Amino acid sequence: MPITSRPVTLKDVANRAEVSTSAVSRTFTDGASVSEKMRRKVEKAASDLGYSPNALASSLTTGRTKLIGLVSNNFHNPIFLQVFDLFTRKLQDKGLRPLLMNLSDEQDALTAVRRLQKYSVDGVIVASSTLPPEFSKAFHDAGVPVVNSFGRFSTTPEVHVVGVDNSECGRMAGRELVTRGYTSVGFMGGPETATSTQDRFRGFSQELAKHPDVSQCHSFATDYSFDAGRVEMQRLMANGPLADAYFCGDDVLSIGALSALADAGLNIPRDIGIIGFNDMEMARWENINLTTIGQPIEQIIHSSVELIVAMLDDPNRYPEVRLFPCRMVERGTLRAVPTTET
Amino acid sequence: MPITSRPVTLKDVANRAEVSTSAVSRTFTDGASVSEKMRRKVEKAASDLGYSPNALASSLTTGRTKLIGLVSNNFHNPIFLQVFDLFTRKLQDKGLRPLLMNLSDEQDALTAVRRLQKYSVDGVIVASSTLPPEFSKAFHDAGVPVVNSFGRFSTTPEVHVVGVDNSECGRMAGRELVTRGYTSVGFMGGPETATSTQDRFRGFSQELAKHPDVSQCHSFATDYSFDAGRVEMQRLMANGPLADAYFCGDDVLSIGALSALADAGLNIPRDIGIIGFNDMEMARWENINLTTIGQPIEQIIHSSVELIVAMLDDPNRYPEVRLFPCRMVERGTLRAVPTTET
DNA sequence: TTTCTTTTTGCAACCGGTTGCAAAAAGAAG
DNA sequence: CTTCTTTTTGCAACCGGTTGCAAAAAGAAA
Repeated sequence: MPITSRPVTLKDVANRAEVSTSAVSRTFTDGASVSEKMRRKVEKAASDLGYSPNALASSLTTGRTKLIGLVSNNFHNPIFLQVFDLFTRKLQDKGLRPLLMNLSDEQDALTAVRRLQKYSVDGVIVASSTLPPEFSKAFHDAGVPVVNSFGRFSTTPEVHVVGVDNSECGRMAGRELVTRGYTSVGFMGGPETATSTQDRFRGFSQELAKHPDVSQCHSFATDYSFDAGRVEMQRLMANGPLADAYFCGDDVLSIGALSALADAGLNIPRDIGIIGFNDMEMARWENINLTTIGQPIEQIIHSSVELIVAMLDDPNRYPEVRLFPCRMVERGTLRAVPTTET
Repeated sequence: MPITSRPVTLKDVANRAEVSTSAVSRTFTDGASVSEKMRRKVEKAASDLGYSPNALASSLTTGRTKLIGLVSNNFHNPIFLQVFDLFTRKLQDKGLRPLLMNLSDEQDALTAVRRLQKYSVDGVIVASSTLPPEFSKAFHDAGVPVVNSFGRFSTTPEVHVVGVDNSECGRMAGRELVTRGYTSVGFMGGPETATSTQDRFRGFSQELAKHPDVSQCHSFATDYSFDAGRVEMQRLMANGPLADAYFCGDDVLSIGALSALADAGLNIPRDIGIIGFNDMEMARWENINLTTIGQPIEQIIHSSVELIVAMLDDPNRYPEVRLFPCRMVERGTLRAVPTTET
């Protein structure tokens, strides 16, 4: 039973192979000039000793750590399981390691920047649909490459943004409800401070404004969670007549709302229509079966990782916005499109 | 607009304060001997320059990185949202940073060890109820402090284990079903290779063996997921008469099973009883309302972090098993306890 | 004020690698 | 076999800090 022995260093390998430390270092650096004979000698010694280069030590001279800060504050939304799974895999595939930062107890941007800078992360991915653009900008200003995934885009971006056009999604939802013949519709958003809620609401509202015959109302839940959706829908029911259909700012909110409606004995979609957003895994569970608008999560994440990798090579890369289209996912919580009489 | 300027180093501060580098270093090391006057001088210079020590550089000499590897392969189970949230918070509170490792594309233990060792993590938390104990042991053997959370415990542990006694949980489920008067019960597990499934099954089966009047059967889903649960329940229905009640190895499996049963027009709990495991957030959603056995996740995680912190001070700490009791969470998917006739 | 203790400070080596530079070795050309 | 060119190798400085040790400064005792 080997007592925690000192890890093998470059020097140990150099001694055993009877070569200089530079030779060993070069063998493990691709693109460096080493003869075949030398390489074999070093590799033999290294594998005899079980040597593996210390990433931290090398990062000290190269200035590269291959550490990517992954910061988020959405740890309560089930969609983030997929998000984390994909991010960690794609980063791993590129030889990068995610350093996780949980911002749920909302610290301010500067603290976050400091904390990650201490570890000299090569870049940061801000994965959040609620944090304002200024947050990502703080990293940018500190000279840390940053990509804001699922964030609000700007037509004059200062940092890379990858995601969807949330106001277009709002319009899409509005259009869908109108098409289905609803005449009184509501928007039930997440927290009013979340950029995604604001944008979806704006789009929804704009679209509805084109149809003066359809009345609209809106309200906001305290956060993106089942409970918040449920509570908000209960409040709406207590406060007077409901709209015919609601666009909820997130699936998990929709599911909460559905549960409140079911408790009240209402039938979905007969009495009330609900359309969600995200198309998270649970939306297609048969006992939920939620009609929703899906965003292409995998593509967004793939693209985000690609972008951060590109930034490593060129930190001053011109900022860019990458938008992906959302798509309707029809399931069982909206009534059918009325057939036109002939 | 400041062009990505070279970060401020210890030396810069030393120059500006006109003191030695050691003085600066000591000011930022607690427990070091520095006079008040010196400290003020250094702190002034540091804040003028916006200096913050480079964690990686210091780790080179101190041998401590404050990086904790967080490895898991359960990225598809919603329970892991809570798990990640809690781990990241509690680690952050202790001044530690989680380095995430996704093992979903099951790599072998040695690769995982190597990868994390490259970053000189101070310790590793293996958070998984499916990986075998040998996995955690690989870290231990490599001299890396490790805690296996949610893992299988042994009475002769070689590594720290924090979690629940899964076979006791199985017994608890069995006892509950018997108490409720079910006379034909089934176990529907996760993947047969998962230690948690094996243990829960063993306990369940042992308990039922005490009641020869109750018949038992068992089967395994391909993984811990909604789809797997649904598919498995459909298979059971197709293959002949169902048992009266099922203990599912995980909530998400239960929910899949419930959906299959609902589709078949069966009423829960009138026709079939279901009891799950984990008490994940969704289990209490009103449209699911699953009776289940809950494990005290927060306590487990709190204790795991405490333990890894203790290991940092004493890497050879004697291995220990910490078990927490599970508890029944009664909701709506089991029939009532039969009232005894008087 | 002098002498002895205790505290504070700086020097310099070190942590585990990388890399520019020049010397050494190998290969090509004459 | 020379001479010139190209490749391979080692030396030594450096990355950004930490720390043992001894010298310097400050404080206490006489």
